[in-house]
Amino acid sequence: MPELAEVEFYRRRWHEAAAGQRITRVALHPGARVFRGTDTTALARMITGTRLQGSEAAAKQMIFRFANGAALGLHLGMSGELEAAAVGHEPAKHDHLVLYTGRSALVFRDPRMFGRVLFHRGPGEPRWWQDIAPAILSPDFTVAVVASFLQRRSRAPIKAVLLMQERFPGIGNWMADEVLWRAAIHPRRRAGYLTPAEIRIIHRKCRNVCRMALKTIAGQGGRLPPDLNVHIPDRWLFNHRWQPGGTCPRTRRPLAHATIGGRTTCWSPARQKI
DNA sequence: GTGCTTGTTGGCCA
DNA sequence: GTGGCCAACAAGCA
Repeated sequence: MPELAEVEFYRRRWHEAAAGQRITRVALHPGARVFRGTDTTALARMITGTRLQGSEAAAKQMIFRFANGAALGLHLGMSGELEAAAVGHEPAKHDHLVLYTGRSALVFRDPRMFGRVLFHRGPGEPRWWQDIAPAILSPDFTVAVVASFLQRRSRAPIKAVLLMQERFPGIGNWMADEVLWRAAIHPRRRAGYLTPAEIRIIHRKCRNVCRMALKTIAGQGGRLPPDLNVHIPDRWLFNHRWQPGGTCPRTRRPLAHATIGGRTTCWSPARQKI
């Protein structure tokens, strides 16, 4: 599930439940795949007893910073989620990491374990945080930057290129389809053969979709929507893409599905021509 | 049982 | 070396 805006949604959940709170206990299963490459002993030792100071989200990653300089990195993979549960929460089967404070339990849950828990201690920013590409909503995400990237990936379908985190950080499968649908560009088009006008549209729609997804899904004014699946307007492709016999909200014509760039892709043939 | 799944990585090949 | 494709990772769901 988690792409840019869902990641921000989950970050706020933990943040609102525990910012400023002291972590009294850490529960984790060291052998879980989400900890691959991470020193769980150091993680548990450093985080226990310190306060959660702040947090940020970038692309599909989050960083939680603690008063003693420790930093916890989370990636939700395909099926990860964060929950703020009651203090008495007992870790369930897929609750790989739980941070307890005096008033809540911060749960990292991930059945498929494609997600990841990272840890950093020391001066400077962790590598896994520093290396994230400049955000799509930052000034660094320019038409020129997009154009040169598309040129370099000229033979790949545009759908596959939009999924590349090195240039489109935070875009996932549904956001990529949403961008192309709004841009009226067929997902199978080769990235290097789009016109300058089409590249400008892709650039603009990337920013639009990110902005709207953050506003709608991550919540406004610091207030969180109760869950992730409500509040998505019906004029988005999102609400129609998996419905059997789903139709394009703009043309009212049937949607099409196929594997493009290795991922299930949905588009509106009446609107997005090859 | 079968065949899917909103992510990422590493290996293979041109 | 670069770019493109795909299997693998693991578990749940219809």
